[in-house]
Amino acid sequence: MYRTHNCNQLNLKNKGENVTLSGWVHRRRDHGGLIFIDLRDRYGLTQIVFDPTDFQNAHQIAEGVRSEYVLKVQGTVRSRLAGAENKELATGEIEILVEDIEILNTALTPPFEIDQDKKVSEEVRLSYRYLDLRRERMKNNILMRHKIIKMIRDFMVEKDFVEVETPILIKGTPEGSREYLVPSRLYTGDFYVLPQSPQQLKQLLMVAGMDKYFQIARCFRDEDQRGDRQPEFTQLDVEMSFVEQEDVIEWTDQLLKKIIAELYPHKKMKFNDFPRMTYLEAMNKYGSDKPDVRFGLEFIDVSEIGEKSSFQVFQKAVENGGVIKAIRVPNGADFSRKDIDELTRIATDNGAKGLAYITMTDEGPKSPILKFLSEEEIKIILEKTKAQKSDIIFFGADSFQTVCESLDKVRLALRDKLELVDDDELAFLWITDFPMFEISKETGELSACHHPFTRPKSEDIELLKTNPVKARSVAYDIVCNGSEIGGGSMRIHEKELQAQVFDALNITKEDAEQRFGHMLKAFEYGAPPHGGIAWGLDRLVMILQNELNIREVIPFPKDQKAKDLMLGAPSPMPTEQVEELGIKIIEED
RNA sequence: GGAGUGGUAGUUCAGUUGGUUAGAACGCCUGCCUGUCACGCAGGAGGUCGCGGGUUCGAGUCCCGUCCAUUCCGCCA
Repeated sequence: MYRTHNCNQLNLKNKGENVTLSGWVHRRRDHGGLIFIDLRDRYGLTQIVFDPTDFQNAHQIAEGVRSEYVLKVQGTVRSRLAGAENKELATGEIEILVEDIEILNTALTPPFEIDQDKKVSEEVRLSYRYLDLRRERMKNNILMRHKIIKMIRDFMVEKDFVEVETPILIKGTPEGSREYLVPSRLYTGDFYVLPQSPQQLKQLLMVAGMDKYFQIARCFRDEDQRGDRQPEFTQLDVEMSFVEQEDVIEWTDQLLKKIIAELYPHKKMKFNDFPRMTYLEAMNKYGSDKPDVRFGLEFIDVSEIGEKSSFQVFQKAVENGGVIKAIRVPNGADFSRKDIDELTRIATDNGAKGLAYITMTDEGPKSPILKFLSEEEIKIILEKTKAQKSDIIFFGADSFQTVCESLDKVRLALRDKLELVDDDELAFLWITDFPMFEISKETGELSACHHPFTRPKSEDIELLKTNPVKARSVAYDIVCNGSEIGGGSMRIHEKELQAQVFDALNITKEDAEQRFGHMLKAFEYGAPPHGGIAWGLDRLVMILQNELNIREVIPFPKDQKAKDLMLGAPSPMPTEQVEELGIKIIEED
């Protein structure tokens, strides 16, 4: 038998018991006579003591023990000496006087210190991920991830959802993100793709009458990485029949609140009821469809001063159909030249031509642009922004899109600079009424914002023909602290409406048939009204664990270049195996 | 594909104007130490300064190229 207890289990109640523990050597303190070892397993730490006076043999073996050796020890639980208790440990009141020790395995000196939470480069950590995962922080992240997923499963089952596994080898649809291709051996030249999400399959499950479906689904996207993006990631994928947007939102709110209340009771909720905001409202107030609403600094529209302004920047922006927006920063008047330069750089890096500002000094407003503004204009600005003494007001004047993109980044920079947010506060909100379509920057063509099965708002169906860019969809995102953690929509279940959307997207009948034929066919056999949502689970766990990088909550992630440093994937394959697939490798110069 | 930052001991970093034998902390090894818990004390080992080229009497330091890591932009329905 390897153990009678784990390393987090024993306390004064076990005093006098003879126990066996197994685990890793976390730390070793050799006093020449006594040797103390903190023995570690997944559950915790227990101090074991080797005393040469009574157990010379065990003590002698312990002298040769090193960090991360795997031990089995047998001995007696005893209370620690008065004053020598360790209040940090669950087992801090006791220790094991070891009578017998067995070295189950030795260990090389690890490339980094497992018992310390010190900075180590990601390259080293990922190469030795199995050691990195021994560290407290990573272990915690993985365990909390497990608890969250467990809670989700329990909740879903209780609410009558059915967990269904959808296939990983599916059919490619040239739409959306780049897919991972899997060559077919039996049909050389043809490919499966890995799912970017089980979107189509879950809709087909609704046609199948599954009514309420969920899956902890692995998804794949062959795009470049980011701090919050991995080539494979996990979604909580959900689809429901005979529901409306309200039903999905209500259910999501319940589950999120349960997770926070039960697993993160120390976190503060900014809103007990998650507020709703339309896409347009979010863009107008925050310049973003995933605003961080833990702090203010909302945009204030002052476009009305533009038309007749003698300040060309303002005048031109409005004349060209753009907007002027202001951010008032309370007590920002003491920003240094360097501060303002930095913010200006952030604005210009994100498309703005500059960052005009007015500081509210004791002598009144002061600014390089003041001389261009009439008294009337200044009055309007001060009134609209409710400017107070010692504030600073920043301006963005350009096209709506440019103002949104640049001032959004300025606003977030102000958040970090002024430390306006609390890491343990969570501000969830819903963004609704997303546009149906967007105009591609590359091709100038209309494309679906979400996916082509997204349902338009019924009052906007007419717009599909007349002015599709203005059409809104029944699509919604759940946002937390400036991150999109989930998104979904009501879907189209009627053939005619689907045809109208394809028309708007300029997808011909033949095209639609070739790409989505299986969906269209299925929808003709009595598709129920349905809709759903998908949560980015990794991202949610990341936020809840106060991590800044999604890799910290994924046990075996890929690096920035989509490599697995530990396994060494991707890797070349034997020529025969590649040729069998009808594939020839073209060497690049 | 583009931009920024970085690459020096096992790890995290410092390294002045280009100048003697490239340093620190932690880790590692040896010895001492019977109440520590980031134990302590003494000693020691450990370096192709990412790689290639150039400038120079002399390069970790300057220049050019290249590779790698990371962050951001593009991309991510």
